[in-house]
Amino acid sequence: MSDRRTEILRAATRVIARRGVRGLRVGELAAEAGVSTSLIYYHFSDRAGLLRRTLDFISDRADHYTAEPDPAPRTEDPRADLEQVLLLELQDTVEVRENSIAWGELRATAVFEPDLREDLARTTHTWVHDVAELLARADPGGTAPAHAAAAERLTALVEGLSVRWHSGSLPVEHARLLLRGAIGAELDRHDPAGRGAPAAAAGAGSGVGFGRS
Amino acid sequence: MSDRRTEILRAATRVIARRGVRGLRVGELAAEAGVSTSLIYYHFSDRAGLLRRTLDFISDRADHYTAEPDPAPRTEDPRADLEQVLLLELQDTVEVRENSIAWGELRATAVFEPDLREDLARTTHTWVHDVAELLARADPGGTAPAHAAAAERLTALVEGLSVRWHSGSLPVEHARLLLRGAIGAELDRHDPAGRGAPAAAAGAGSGVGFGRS
DNA sequence: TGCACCGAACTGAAAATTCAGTCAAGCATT
DNA sequence: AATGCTTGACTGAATTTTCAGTTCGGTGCA
Repeated sequence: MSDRRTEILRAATRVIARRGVRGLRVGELAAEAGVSTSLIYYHFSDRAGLLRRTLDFISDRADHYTAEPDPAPRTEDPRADLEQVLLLELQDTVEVRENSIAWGELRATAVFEPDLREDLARTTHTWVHDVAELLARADPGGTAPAHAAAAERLTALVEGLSVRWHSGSLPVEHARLLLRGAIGAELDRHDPAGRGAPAAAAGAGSGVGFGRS
Repeated sequence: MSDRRTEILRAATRVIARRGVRGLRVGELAAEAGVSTSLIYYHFSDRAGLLRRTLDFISDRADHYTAEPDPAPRTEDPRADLEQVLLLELQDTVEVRENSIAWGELRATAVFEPDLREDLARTTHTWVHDVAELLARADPGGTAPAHAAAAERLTALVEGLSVRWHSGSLPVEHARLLLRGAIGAELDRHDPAGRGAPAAAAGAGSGVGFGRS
């Protein structure tokens, strides 16, 4: 855990959060990690390999991220738990910002590198799944497909708000407000005519899949 | 409109949609546009200048994109108009895909390049504004701040769904379904307790602003 | 004549990648 | 307990690759 190799991965995450995946210079990473450039090639075959491992590392961390608060805030106020988990991503602290930016980079990079997609889709899927469970707790009346769809919407929204935040189009506090509003819209929906109903909207499958471009 | 210079910008957009901003090689762009490398330096001072113009070009196009269907589908069924405009971005055609990917790149790049942020925020703002107007038409009962907030949510969601689509985490058709569902959630909301109400959520300002990281 | 353009050779710098070799910890020998 | 052998972690200094950007002679054309 505290070996040199992992330290390099940690440093790589930091550098990526600062410069972006494609802005990462092996030399700069070496400096950041306080090791020699060659050590990086010793541990990882080449830049591409390093990147692959780092992105694994990032999505792993993103997993635990969501998984961590599981034992703590459950069963009291389900809606508050839900807000808690989602708003976690819109927190202006070094750690969250780093992770969030790195995750965004992972997303953006995957658009041009098909290799990353599978991992990414898997991590996304578990995140959506976790949120869907929280939704089910907060809204026991709804159907499972409806919860799945709402979870996909809310998590996608979090990602959308995050980039806007990090790209300077939206202050964090406002993003938080908007997200809370969205949770409200999803939970307080009692559509009278059944138009665009969640059950219908979720008919096509269980959620995350692999699309053809 | 059909001069060489604009053709280069169009080609640049195509290349960016294929390789990303940081993956754009001046040589490759020249090949794509069918011109010589030197011509690019003839028209644009350097790579950075080229990029600046191209990104202007992209956000301009994104503007007209939304503005274009204005004359056509107005005043009959406001809700359908709204769906129309938003769903436009989740259309699996070369043109839309190119533009959408390029826009996403612009977003992602802006995270690490503060120069781009102002332009980006401006374009985002007009988009949000347009959608807010459509929302007002579709839901005359609501307040302006509520519409503004809903518009920010829906447009951010579109961006979130788009990256997921392009990064292979979500098939387009499913993304479209989800978006329709979100529109439903925003329009059919009649929250009983006023919790997380749109009016409250929009209290902090008129919408898009410039956040400090 | 001057503008838009080609094309190919070239420079320079920034990166990535390689490599020969050091250092220290183990570990079996005698 | 000194000896030599091995192995993994690590370094510094090359070497190689990749690009942006330049230069210049030349072409068609209004």
